[in-house]
Amino acid sequence: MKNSVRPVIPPKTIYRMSVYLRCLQRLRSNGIQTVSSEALAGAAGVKPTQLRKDLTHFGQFGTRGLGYDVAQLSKMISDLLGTNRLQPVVLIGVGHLGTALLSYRGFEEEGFEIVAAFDVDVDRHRDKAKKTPVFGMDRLGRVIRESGVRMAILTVPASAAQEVANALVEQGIAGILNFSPAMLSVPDHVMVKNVNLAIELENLSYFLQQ
Amino acid sequence: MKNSVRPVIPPKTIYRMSVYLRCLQRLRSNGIQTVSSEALAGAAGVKPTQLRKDLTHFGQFGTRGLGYDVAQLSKMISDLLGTNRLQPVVLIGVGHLGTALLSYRGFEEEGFEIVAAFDVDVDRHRDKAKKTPVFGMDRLGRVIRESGVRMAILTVPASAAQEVANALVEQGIAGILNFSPAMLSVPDHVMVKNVNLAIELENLSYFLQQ
DNA sequence: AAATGTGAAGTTGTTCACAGCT
DNA sequence: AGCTGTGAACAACTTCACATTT
Repeated sequence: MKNSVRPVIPPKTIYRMSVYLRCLQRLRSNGIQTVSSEALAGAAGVKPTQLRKDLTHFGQFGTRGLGYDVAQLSKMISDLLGTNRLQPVVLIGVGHLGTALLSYRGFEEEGFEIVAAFDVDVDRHRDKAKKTPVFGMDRLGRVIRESGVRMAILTVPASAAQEVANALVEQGIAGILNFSPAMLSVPDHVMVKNVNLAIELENLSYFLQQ
Repeated sequence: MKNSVRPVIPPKTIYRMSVYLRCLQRLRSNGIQTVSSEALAGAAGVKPTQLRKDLTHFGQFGTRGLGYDVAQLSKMISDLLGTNRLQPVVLIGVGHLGTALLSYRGFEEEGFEIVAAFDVDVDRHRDKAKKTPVFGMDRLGRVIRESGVRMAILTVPASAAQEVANALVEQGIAGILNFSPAMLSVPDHVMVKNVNLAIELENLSYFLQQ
């Protein structure tokens, strides 16, 4: 017997909700108030029925004969994704990629704030006067606990990735955005998203070969 | 009537082939010569049957009762993905992220070489003596044609993304790794892979909420 | 005995077709 | 008339179960 759970949403639907949100934000900044599933789906690169099906997982938001209210739908999605409030994140590994992500404006615009960075070498890449503090790995646990951070961006070399992941999990991190080429093994309650740039290029490469 | 085509391989299979290849490379550098589907699948984070099914798309490579030859399987996959030869790539947009990717060692290790970078401002971020030349956008067509590049990494702001994509397509680029938050519209024969860091974080954020 | 290769079954995700509002 | 919401059909992908090979 199942007890009442909030219905399980397909991960792909969640991904597309983020895409829809960006399209809606652009529509809104262009002063558009109402949008049809056809127009919004077009902007997001999906079929209209897919968009409507995705939305039904969360309720009914449209007006038949008219379409969707841009502002209302934006609000629904950002509530859903938790983007309405600023979310703290930590970053581990202040190498090339880590440094780039620290200077990347995109995160803040989308509701994420990198509150602290960590590296084995505290003085690494500190050339520019950056506001994000860089700590040694020994302070990891303390900072995470005190700031209540739940997500980490992992930009350490593959050789260090699993070890750092273990430390993160131990300190209560529940989500890891993993840029290292290593496959992490973590407990079930921890979620890992892998972003592997070399694999993405390899994939492109395959499909171009034909 | 269909004329004989090479069988269409599921995109997800191709993605996993890249993952398998990395696992095999690690096994090989550890001196391991033979691996079972169970062990390799474990390292790649998939089920053994999935691995075996993936491989059957390309042929039979294992020995029953024994497993797979690590070197042979590595070779098969890198031939397949086109990673056996060095692939030239161009990068457009030498901002924070673009600069980071230019300094990122990972690509070369995986068989990709960024042969040239482009930006509206040629002198941007040229502080360190980097070997990759940075050109103005006016040289885009010429460099692409002369170097025979087929893939581009796009790290320009969203506002410029579509315009640059159009130029790339016009110059014969067939694959784009798009880091900008913009959804690109391109002809059917051009393949776009989106890597949107904010969306990945948003996704994590949703699944942590429960 | 051990492990692969694969048809069949199962599961998940997408699209269709149309009923139902406004 | 126009456009959403949704059950049903369809397609894609994953897992199972087991025959097959070394």
